[in-house]
Amino acid sequence: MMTHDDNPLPASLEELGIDPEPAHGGSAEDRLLADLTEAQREAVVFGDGPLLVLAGPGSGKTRVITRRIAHLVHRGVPPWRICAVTFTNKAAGEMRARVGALLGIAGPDDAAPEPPRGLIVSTFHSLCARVLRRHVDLLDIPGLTPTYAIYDTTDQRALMKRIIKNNGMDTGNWSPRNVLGAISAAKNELTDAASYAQHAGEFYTRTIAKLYQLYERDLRRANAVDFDDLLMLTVKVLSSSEEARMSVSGRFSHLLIDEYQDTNRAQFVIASLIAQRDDGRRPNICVVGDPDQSIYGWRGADISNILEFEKHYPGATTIALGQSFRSTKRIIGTADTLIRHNTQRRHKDLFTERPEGEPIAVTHCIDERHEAQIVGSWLRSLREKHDLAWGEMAVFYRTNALSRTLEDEMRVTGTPYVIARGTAFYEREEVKDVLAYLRVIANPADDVSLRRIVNKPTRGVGSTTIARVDLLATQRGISLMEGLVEASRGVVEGVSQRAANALERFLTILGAWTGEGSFMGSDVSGSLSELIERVIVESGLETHYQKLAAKHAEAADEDKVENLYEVVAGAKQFEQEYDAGADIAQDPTVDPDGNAAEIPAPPLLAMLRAFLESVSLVADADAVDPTQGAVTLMTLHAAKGLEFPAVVIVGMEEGLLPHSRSRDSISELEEERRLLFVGVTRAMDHLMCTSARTRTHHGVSERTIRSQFFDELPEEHLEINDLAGGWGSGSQRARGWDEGAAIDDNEPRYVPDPEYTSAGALDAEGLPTVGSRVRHPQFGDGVVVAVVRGMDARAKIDFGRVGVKTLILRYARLEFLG
DNA sequence: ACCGGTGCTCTCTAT
DNA sequence: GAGCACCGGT
Repeated sequence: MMTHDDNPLPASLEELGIDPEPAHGGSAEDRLLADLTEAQREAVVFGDGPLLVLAGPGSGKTRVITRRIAHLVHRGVPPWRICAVTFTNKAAGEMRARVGALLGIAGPDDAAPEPPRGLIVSTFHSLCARVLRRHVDLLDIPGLTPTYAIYDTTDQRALMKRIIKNNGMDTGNWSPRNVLGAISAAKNELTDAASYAQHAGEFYTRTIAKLYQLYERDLRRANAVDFDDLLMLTVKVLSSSEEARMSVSGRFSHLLIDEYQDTNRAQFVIASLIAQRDDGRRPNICVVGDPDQSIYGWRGADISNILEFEKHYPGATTIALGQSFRSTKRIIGTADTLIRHNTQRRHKDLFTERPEGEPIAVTHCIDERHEAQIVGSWLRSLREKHDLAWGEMAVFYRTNALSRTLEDEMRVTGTPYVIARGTAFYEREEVKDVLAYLRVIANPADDVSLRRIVNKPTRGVGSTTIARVDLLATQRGISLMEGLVEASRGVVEGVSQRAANALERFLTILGAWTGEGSFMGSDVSGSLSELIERVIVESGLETHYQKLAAKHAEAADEDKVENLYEVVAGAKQFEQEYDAGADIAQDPTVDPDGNAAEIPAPPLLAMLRAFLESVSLVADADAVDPTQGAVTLMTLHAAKGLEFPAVVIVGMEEGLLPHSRSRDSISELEEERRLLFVGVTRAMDHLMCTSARTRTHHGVSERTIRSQFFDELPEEHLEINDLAGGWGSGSQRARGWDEGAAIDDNEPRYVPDPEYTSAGALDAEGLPTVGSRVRHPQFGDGVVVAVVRGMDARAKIDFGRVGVKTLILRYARLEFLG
């Protein structure tokens, strides 16, 4: 058995390129420990065995992990035996950079210091993608090969939709979304299709079981895996193959996991399998997290992983970090008061030695546009009064839909902003098109991608032709691509000669890119970015989108052509990083002596695969970059792990935060509370929380009730501004709210937009304004509660005792009273 | 086969 | 307010 104790300890620090006694004062070890608190130091120097670090917000969690890694290396643990796992690529990148800085290994020229070679800092998903890529053949799943594609949510839905339809089922009754949700939950619990079917009793579960099995069958036919498979199949391969497990757990002697409170069952098992030791000693697993920041229960995260760590790893040491170095006393006090309302929780004292700070600005606004104005002017005032840079401010919201109004406000006022939606670029139509071509090149079995591109741009292969070929392929049990090859020869019944010719041309183009099946064979020269350029031009996508732009003359269409070339630019950058040996350094399958296994010069196909994989695993939070000098807009979920001097949390209303979907479960309500806790504790110095009295939701302007969480914040730390005219939920502290602090005269007040809320009963479009009174010949007098705009504009009207009616304005005989 | 218009439905969070 | 299915014209 190979364990690190059996290995000759390598490499003096000098050999590793690490200077053990740097010039600037003290030994390297002293320097690693110098500015740490007692508890932090304890966690950093802790020796062997399982370690749980319960780290409150801002308690120096990342610092502890990075110092601990550096300390391990100084203790003589070879860097390639250390594996650190995070949740986002950005967190992984930062951790790598910080370890590099601590160990002082200079990068090329002026580049940032690089971490020692062989040290793995990765996300769960990319670690699994690599392990799986390497060992997938050991699973012996027909159809699944190392060239597999990773299907994202959109791909999954497209596939599931077809499955449901082909089964003669109704996609309304059985929405792909819900079915996939059930399957995802099962996979997170490590329940595969076969065992799901075994335990399926009722009609509903039996149906899901059936769809699950068909879905798996089609995924394998397409040589594809979904996100959940990355984890579940890694568990499978690691637990079924000793060879696979040893390549990972035999290699690593130390495993560190960040944000452990957000791990699900699959991730828990993967961690155990990696940490497992074969010499009877306790595993060196160090997990860091905060149960109060567990916000991914809905995607299977199991808070008991962290709460019961000591049970899973007997004899584990626990260290609690409660001191915040981030937030002011008032912010910490507010967060603490809030989170104490959770009943299912392990309490830990939060405290800080930072100054008292400013009160939390609580502002109740009239509607979402007003709210956006208030937020905008608050941010501007911080810039003027406190000299904060745009990049030091962030606005958080519960749902992505809330960003629109904020964006409008930022644009109108010329405030630079970025939206932390890293995946947004790859979700654009034209970008998905290019990627679909690339995916088909890398994996011709990829059904979903092939369907997307076979007739885009249109080349005379319509839905009838595809349906014929699909039927043939299903009958013969071959892939759609193979079916297309048949059809192109003009021998498939029901496929016209015309369509066959079109297919022939399509396949010829594909063949030119792939070197006619030799697959990026030696005669296909060129780089990845050159390949992508060829694809954009030769596929006809460029011309297609150019024509579109010319036709519509809209900015959005102009951008599409540019976006195509953005993919090329992205690939160029990827090439450079890839060439820098990043892939080898990250490959966890380097042999246990730390010599990177001989890896041949990366052929184009391998690079393409790696590129597509990296694109698939981009996270929203990865897009956050404070140095851009712009206000960051993002969801509360994406905010996890970040900090900003100034933070605004908008949309604090019942149904939004806490979200309506959490209404009937205490544990879900408590997760909403933790979500707000995460938001509040991102703030270092300035914090604002807002609500709007009416909000447009699903195109309907509706009255809201302010969030119950307002009542759970400590009044003494708040500065309340009720700009919504004494609006309250009618509960708890209504009087207190109404007397809220006077409006600051410097604060621009809400200026009613005549087009939006005229003083009268109708707005410029002739639609009634919310709150205006109406008279109906039959129902009597009522108040407009909501308005639906559009072709057949409707209004929800409360007629008191008669109840709330929705009327189509075109037909309703209404008198508007103002 | 393709394209545009219309009307219906359903809206959370993410790797 | 967006995505999608359906339909009718070219």
